[in-house]
Parts: sequence; structure tokens; C-alpha cells
Amino acid sequence: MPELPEVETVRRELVPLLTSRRITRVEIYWHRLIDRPAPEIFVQHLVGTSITALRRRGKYLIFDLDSGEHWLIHLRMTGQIYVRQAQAPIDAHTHARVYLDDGGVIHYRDQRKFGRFYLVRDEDQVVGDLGPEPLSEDWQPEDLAERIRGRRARIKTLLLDQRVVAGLGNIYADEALFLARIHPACEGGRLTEAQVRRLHRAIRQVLLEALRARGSTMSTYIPPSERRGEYQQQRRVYRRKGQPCPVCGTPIEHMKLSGRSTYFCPRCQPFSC
DNA sequence: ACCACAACCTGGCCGC
DNA sequence: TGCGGCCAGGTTGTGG
Repeated sequence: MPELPEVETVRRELVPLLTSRRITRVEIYWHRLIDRPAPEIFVQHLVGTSITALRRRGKYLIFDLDSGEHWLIHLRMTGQIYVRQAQAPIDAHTHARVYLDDGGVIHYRDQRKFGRFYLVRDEDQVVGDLGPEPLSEDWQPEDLAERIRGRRARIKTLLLDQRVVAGLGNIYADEALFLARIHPACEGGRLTEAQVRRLHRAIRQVLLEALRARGSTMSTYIPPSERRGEYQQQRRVYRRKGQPCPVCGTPIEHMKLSGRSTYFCPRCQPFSC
């Protein structure tokens, strides 16, 4: 679910609540939540450490700990994180609680149980294969061009590949392709230089717009503050099948691409590739 | 390196 | 009301 703008929104909301907090107790209610190390070791290592920083890489949240280890969380489709007071009740689908030295408690909730926790000394063991951060200053069109050069997969599939660029998911891939006026089924390696440049620019624009709206709240994703994201009201094509294209009025079309729902404007995004 | 598909999970929605 | 089928913002693994 959450893509880069949603994860970044979560991070920003958590920073003031968690920075410098010491972890006093950890409760895991569903052990497969912990990808590595073994759940007992995970708990043992986490207790007693302090959170020195909270970062994001792609769709991963990274808690830097004063022990030198890193606690990483991937929310996948339905993961949610929020902080409550100790007496607060536990909501359904809550799989872990992490108690803090100021009386706050981090709740991890995840209806579909796809999300995972990791505790590692070297974060690259988890995020090492991710592509560049699309909002970083040094991400250039040439980098995107290089990573899709010669690839015969469709451009949408390549945008969902986190090694090409980190943080895009199904919503923002479709939105970026619309802004760039590129048909999602175009062969990635056959994009022209101008198209790649437009796509690079469109990705940044869509992510910045979504970030400003604090992400999309489609169904289960709600940021920690419970102030819902508002980008879903600004979507141009995603889940708008049959509705008029905001640019030309042509009805938005829907297709399946590598198993994922895909939306596009057949007029603005011609399949001429 | 590609694709299709299944798996991992639960719940909402739609049609019958 | 109930049931089957399909859908969902993600990732990983298998087999062809």
C-alpha cells in the first residue's frame, strides 16, 4: 500500500514522537512479523536501545539505534504505525507493541500481515539493492535512462521494480506515466531520450504533489496522526476507469499489466512505441 | 532477463 | 443472509 509519499508522511509524523526515545519493552504477538533475526533475538536486541534517528529509504522506514543496529519496517500493503499512551486499548490486527521511556507505546497494525520488521547491523542487507531515491538532488534522467536501457519489459513494470527507482508503487507509477504522456505498456528500453526526461520529471512532480497532500488514503492506509492523506482527490487516472481524462476528456481506460491494475488515457498516452 | 502465476493474508464489495 | 468470486497501495519465489 504505502508508497514513498505515504511512508515519508509516516516518518515525518513519527520523528518528534520517537527521536531520542529509549525502548523499554517489546511485545510481538505474531512472530512471522519478524523477518530477521529470530523473534527472541530481535526483542532482546531492541530492548534498552535508544532511537537516534528515523530515516526512510524507498518504502522502508529505518530506525537508527544507539547500539549501532538498525530496525527496519516495511509496511507492504496494509501496515500502520502509530503511538498511543500505555493504557490505550489494542486495535484488531495489532501484531506488535514497542514501549518507550516516556510512556508512549508504538503500535504496529497490519490487516493482511504482509509487513515485516528487520534488525540488522548493516542496513544494506535489506535495502542494498534499492535503486536511487527519486527525490534526491542527484537523481538525474541519465540514471533512469541507464537503468532501463536495453530492457524489454514494459515501462510500468520497470517503474514498479524497486531497483530501477525506489519508492514508486501502483498509484504513482500510473500517475507519473500519465503526466509524462507515455503508454504504460511501452517497452522500457525503447523510450526516446525526450520521453525518459519527461518521465523523470513526472515522477518527481507526482511524488512532490502527493507528499504535499500527505499521501493517499485509499482504504486501510491512515497516517499515524489519523489525519488522512488527500492525494486520492488529485489522482488523474488511477482508479478512474471511464471517467474523463483531466486533459482531453477521453474516458480513462483500464488494463492488467503483470498482474497489476493499470489506468491510462488512450489519447494522451498513445501506444506508439 | 522476461512473463505468468502463486504465495503470503484479510476484508470489502458485487452479483446471484 | 449467504456464498462464491474478484479486488486491493507490495514483494518474493517458481517454472517456463
